[in-house]
Amino acid sequence: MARAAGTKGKTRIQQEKTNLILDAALNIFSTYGFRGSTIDQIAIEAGLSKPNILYYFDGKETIHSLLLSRLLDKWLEPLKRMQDSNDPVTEICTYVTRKLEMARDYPRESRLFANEILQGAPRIIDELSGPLRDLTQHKADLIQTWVAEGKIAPVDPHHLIFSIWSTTQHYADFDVQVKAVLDTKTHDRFEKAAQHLNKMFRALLTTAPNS
Amino acid sequence: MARAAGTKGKTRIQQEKTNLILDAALNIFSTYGFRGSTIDQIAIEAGLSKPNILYYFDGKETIHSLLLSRLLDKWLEPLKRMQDSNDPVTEICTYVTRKLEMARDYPRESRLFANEILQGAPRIIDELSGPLRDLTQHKADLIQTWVAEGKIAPVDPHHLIFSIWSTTQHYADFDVQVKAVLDTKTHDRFEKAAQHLNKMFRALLTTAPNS
DNA sequence: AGCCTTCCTGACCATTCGGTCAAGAAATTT
DNA sequence: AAATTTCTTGACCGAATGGTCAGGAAGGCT
Repeated sequence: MARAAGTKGKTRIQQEKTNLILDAALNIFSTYGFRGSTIDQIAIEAGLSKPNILYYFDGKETIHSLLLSRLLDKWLEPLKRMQDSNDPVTEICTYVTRKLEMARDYPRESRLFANEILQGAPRIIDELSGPLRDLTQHKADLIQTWVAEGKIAPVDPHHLIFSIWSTTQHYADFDVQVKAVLDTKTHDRFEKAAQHLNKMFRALLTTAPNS
Repeated sequence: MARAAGTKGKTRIQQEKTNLILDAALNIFSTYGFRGSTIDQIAIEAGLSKPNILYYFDGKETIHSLLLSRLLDKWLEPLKRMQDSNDPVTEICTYVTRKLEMARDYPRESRLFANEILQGAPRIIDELSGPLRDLTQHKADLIQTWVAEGKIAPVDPHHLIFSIWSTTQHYADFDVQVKAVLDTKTHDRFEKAAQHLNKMFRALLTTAPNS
């Protein structure tokens, strides 16, 4: 049983239904976490019956894993795009901006990821220790050369990257809190955040080396 | 049934057992989230039987709520301690340091909180919109006066606070990822983080106003 | 020791949840 | 339009889970 192995389910109906299910599952999983979500919830969200969900996917675990693996590609793309440049400060700030835009445009993905990490990353620990670690190390090396060449202020590359991840994803993962604290002035929170983060990282990267 | 209303359960046994249960529950809830945790798990973690847990607490929900409400006091304390000073930059950096120390020393509390926020803060949204919002507004006003007096560089107070929360809590909530990325050099991650964050926020707050 | 209160647990219950299956309804192909 | 494949679902199952309860064990007090 259970059709639709790859993204390309053959028939039209398979395409439509798998997309429908994955979208509904993303809504549910990102809101309630893996254990907190039920197939029934996903079925209702998708407007299908539970056995119909199970007709297209082997089980709850399979849907979740598929969402996670799809996510990682999209998630790492902005970091991959950060490359050597004559203006490293702008290069890094562009990365910050792109990451913030992802938090704004793909909050569900951000929360799905956060949920998984928070609970020990049982399903993607290998991805973290492998591809993510390698990519991060590679970009950390790049940042280190910028420091060595005096193009940016001395900074710990890894912790700089952590700061970028945490500050930007905060606006997706902790959105409820952000909105509660900002109260009425929430409409332009992403613009304000962009300005603030740009200022912060620019300040960090252009400070005189004697701090 | 169900003894132990307040923190001060009368008898010795009540004191010991409620503390034992709450500690075990914090372990479980912070790791698996509310829905992902079972009373059985908590019972095993505490070395007690399930009915024994239910003897001291009305139910799963009650334990979780109690942990959350206790948490908030401790959580806001560092921010409360930030007050007017002749050296606002150091005052803010001290807050950053304290917050990072809390992430290091109380990662379970941080993750419990993060889990709750991530899933829409259903149980503490009132706390966020009330006390948390008020306190944050109060401290934002304080920061604003420092800006107006030219004691620190112009900065959006709310988003500054968000940056402090996100960067520091990242080392608790995303610890698995941090360790996976840093691989072998994880032993001094909190010292390195402290240095990095101190440098970053100091740079932000001492930058010339023309950025 | 005897009495009373507190503490503890095995057995049990109702509900929820992930998942199966047989059989019928739609599509698609021939 | 008949045959074949794909799609859909009501009914069902076993396991897990939150919670209850009666009765017994342990602790404390006089």
